[in-house]
Amino acid sequence: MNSFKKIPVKNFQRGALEVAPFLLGKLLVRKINNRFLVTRIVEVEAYLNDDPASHSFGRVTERNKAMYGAGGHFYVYFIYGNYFCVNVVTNVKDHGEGVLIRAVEPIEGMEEMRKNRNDITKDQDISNGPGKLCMALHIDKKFYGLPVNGEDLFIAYDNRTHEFETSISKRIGLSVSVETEHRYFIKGNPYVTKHKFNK
DNA sequence: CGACCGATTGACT
DNA sequence: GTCAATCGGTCGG
Repeated sequence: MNSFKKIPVKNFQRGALEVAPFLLGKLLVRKINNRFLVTRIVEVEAYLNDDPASHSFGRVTERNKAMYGAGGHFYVYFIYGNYFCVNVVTNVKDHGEGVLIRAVEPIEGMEEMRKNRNDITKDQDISNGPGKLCMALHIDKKFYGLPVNGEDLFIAYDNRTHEFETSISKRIGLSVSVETEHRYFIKGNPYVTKHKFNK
């Protein structure tokens, strides 16, 4: 698999609540040393501007300014002194919205991803979490603000046909309590983060 | 410039 | 199940 159909930036310039379920089942691909690490997105969360849980809430800062750029670019942030997480910015410029990619399923290059995860033994631990998948794919701040149809990290359509059922829930790990169900995941997929919210 | 804190993870009981 | 590590971003003084 190396003829990828990258998804144009324009597809992400609509509301985060539309983009989030759209991203499920799409491919997140990382090119390293001319080889491809291919994964399938299985869990995401939408963050809006008027949302107290969103990094874009309040005002534009040095960290969140990518969320206020045009949809179709990556917003990468560093958290808990250890981890990176990656989002897709949504809507047109100045909206301050995005979709966090919370979990992916390895499709190609799984053993290389496992090495990036310190040779962890259980397959699902390679990429069942926003910090874990960034480690597995070597995603860091160098992708901050870059377009989602770029060279070394991009999102593509999956050529194969996959039936799946989408579930929703409240979001995970928030320091503020929010009742809205803005988390979307592929029901039953083993790489979805384990949580009581799962249906 | 100092203090506080987090859209997490991994180690441990 | 619980809990602490860890440090850049953010904000207050």
